[in-house]
Amino acid sequence: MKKKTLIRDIAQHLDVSIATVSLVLNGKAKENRISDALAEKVLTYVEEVGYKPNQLAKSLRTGKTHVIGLIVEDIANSFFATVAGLIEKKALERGYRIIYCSTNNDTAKTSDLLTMFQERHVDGYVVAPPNGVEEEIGALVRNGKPVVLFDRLLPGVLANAVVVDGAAGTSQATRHLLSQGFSSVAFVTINSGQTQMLGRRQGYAQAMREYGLSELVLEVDFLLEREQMIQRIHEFLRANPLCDAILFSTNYLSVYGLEAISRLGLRIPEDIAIVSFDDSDLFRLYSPTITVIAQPMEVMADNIIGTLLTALEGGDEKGRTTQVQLPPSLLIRQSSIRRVH
Amino acid sequence: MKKKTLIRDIAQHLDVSIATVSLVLNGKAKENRISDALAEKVLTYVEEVGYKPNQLAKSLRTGKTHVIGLIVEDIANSFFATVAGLIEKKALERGYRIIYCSTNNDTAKTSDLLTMFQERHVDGYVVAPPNGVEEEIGALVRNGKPVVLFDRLLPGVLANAVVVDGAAGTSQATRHLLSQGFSSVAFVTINSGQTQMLGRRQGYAQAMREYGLSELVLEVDFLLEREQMIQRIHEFLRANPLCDAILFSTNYLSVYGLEAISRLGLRIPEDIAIVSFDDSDLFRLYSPTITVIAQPMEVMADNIIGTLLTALEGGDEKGRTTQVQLPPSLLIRQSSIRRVH
DNA sequence: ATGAAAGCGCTAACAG
DNA sequence: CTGTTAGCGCTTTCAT
Repeated sequence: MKKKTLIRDIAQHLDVSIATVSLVLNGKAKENRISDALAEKVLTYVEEVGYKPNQLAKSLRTGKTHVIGLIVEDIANSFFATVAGLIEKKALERGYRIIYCSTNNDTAKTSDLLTMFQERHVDGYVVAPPNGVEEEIGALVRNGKPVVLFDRLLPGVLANAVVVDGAAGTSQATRHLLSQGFSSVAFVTINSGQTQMLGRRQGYAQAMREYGLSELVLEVDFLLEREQMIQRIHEFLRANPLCDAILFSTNYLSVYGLEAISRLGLRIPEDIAIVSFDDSDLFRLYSPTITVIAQPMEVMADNIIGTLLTALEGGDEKGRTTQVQLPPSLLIRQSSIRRVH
Repeated sequence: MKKKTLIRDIAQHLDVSIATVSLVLNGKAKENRISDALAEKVLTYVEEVGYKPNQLAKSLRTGKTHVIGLIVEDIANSFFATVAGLIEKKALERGYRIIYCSTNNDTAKTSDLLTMFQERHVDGYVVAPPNGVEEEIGALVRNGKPVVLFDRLLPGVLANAVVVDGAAGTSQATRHLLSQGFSSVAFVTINSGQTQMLGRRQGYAQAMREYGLSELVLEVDFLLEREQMIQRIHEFLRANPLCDAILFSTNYLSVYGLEAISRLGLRIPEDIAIVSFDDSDLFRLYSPTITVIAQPMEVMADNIIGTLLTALEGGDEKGRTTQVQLPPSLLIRQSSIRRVH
């Protein structure tokens, strides 16, 4: 076990003071009028012995950890995994590390996570919040902590946020289905009450209203297990034989829906047309290919990191809140195209 | 901005010493013969004001951070995302947090990541290492840091590891294809040189040898972009029209393969049979459903965390290395079943 | 049973 | 231009 080199060791070796070394290392040589020659000498030696300051001590002293806490709904979900991957990459480029955790939409767990992040003194928070953490997030924001919400908003909390205009996406998708001649378009969603889900539902409702049609909505309980969700959709399809198109509010519901449809032996799009929220390999490659409302993940990640870093580094812009709403894009594929027999 | 409560504050308020509070908080009241009554009083007050010790200070003092560094190849890949999710969950249950990063198989990036983790004093490491970090990982192990490798081994490095017997998986899959009557089974893999890939290839080679058949292997350069990989597979299929079955060594190659097959207008399994490594929604739902060699992810995660915690907490078992090799399971679906016309 | 005090390693204000 | 020094908040030994 090799002995850790300390700042003291390097100061001793070079016969200068600890302060000098610290100043040089933190780029404050100039403003403290330390000679270039000396600064150079310090840097060279530090490099030579591979000295790395103890970040814990540094953080304890400065109060900055250069760690960002990232809270997503489920890291195993392709949407969140992709966004998390992009955020990680971009944060790393700017010198920040990520600690992430999944909430699984569990309010209590999220609360705990938020507490942990505070204990660990993360510099900033990126959160896709479940309902019920308005208090905690609100407190964070009030205390001036850099926070960026994404994917969904928290009613009653004014915080930085990067979301997608789900209503625009679903209304466009619904109109697309109706214009293809499908007449009974159902909307399958989750009863989580989260803002992005409400928005998506509103977009559907509005388009149906425009066409003078009544809504046909299945709301699945978000606490159900996979198999139970498939069952619900299965039952719904059997109970509504006239339904000839379904718009799913989120990626995993579509996956369950495909499963249910396949069990019923229905053909897509002949018997039933499909549109999903979120794109993925599965939807691109499924046979038939699935029409989706795709979220601009790269742009989202850029905005999230951009907003967070501004809050993190631009201490002057106090009390300024940035909210960004990005447009999704409808990628029309085979699953929603009317086939003439 | 509410003032942070310190241990000093609570000691002052209760009119006891800081040490007493600290001892009680760390469950060392008994062994220091602190009266139950006092201990109780401290706990109650701490609870009341919601005091949380500063983890940075604590870590600086104790040298433990209760953070595990997790390095995967790509968090956006469903295999790694799922394993990461499971590891996170299990670690959390045991009081550990996860910092994760993706390597994208970049040796230099991984080196940096490892350095960062050391600077941040993570308590343990879980790594799916790219080749080229044998030095760094070896140094970690020699210095007694708890390390668990997974998915692949590092040649020449004796470290704890949890891997899957890929050779068993691919040989079984190859035999399955051959016994179905497919005669020209190709193996599509990546030239990364990683042990898991070598193992998978060996399993294929062995099964082919058993049947007295010669190998047909496509090795795609692991640095290529998605579209280029698809192109390679596309070319390969055109150049080998007699090939009637393909075994893909990893999930994303299969996805690219499906893309290439679909562009060529080939039917599965009539024109070409398919088996993939790794299971996913896509393979379960694809039409036809895709036969896969599934890795036992839950068991892997259990073993990884179990091994790491043993190394972390059982300081006595010095120098003990645990290597676990888990069996995969062949899930036979439609894509590899011979259809009689 | 309890308190005083010595650090963990680093930063930065201040005094030369 | 450089050195001294006072902490950041906590743990833990040792003396009482």
